Amino acid sequence: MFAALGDPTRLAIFDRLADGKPRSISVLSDDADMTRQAVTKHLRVLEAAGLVQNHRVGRESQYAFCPDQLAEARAYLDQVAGRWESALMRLKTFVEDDDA
Amino acid sequence: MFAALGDPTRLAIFDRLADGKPRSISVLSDDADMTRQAVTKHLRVLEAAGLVQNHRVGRESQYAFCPDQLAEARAYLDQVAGRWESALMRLKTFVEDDDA
DNA sequence: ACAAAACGCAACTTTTTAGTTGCATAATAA
DNA sequence: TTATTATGCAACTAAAAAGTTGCGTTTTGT
Repeated sequence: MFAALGDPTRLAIFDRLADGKPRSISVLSDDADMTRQAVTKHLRVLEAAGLVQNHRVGRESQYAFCPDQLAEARAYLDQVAGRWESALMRLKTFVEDDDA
Repeated sequence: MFAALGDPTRLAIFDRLADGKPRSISVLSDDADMTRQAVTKHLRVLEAAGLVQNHRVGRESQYAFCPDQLAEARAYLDQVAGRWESALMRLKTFVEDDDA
């Protein structure tokens, strides 16, 4: 998941889709300075990571933001931050005890 | 930054250091099923991303958790989630207006 | 003093990832 | 119907990342 967001192109796409509007591959390819096929690959990676969803409508395939994995990523980072905080607390307590 | 956490080995190291205790390269290498040099490289990547800090003590180089970039990552994901939420709101409002 | 522990540097190989090109197919618009 | 748009598949190239090996240096323990 972090790996999926690790690429600047993919992060840009992900960021762009965060407004909720689904976009087709060609639309997303227009701004990117690379081939449509390259963008397609990136979208597949994002999809595999569960960050975007795809459904075909007519001749075009629309990619849309998918919030589930985002929530999970946030939860994980919160958990790490939590562990770090309690580690700080323990250190503080230890120093104070040592002081007394 | 996401790229730095994108590698499973690095994520494991980062996660492990979240308890606040600094660890030397060799200690971190013991569990990893790869060379000390490989671990060293990963640590450099984490350090370059600002996720860990390094300082040499005696003959060993200790790597410690660094919370700054973690906070930034959380802030970014929060912001994205926020944009997504307001997009949902707008959609809801639109539908309701359409209903009326 | 000397052996061992902990590391750094550099060259190298291997594996993945990023990106391109060419061609074929399905859907749409005129 | 016919040209165009939007896409998919597959083979390919190029570049970056992951990992190893060999060797040298500094620090520590005995």
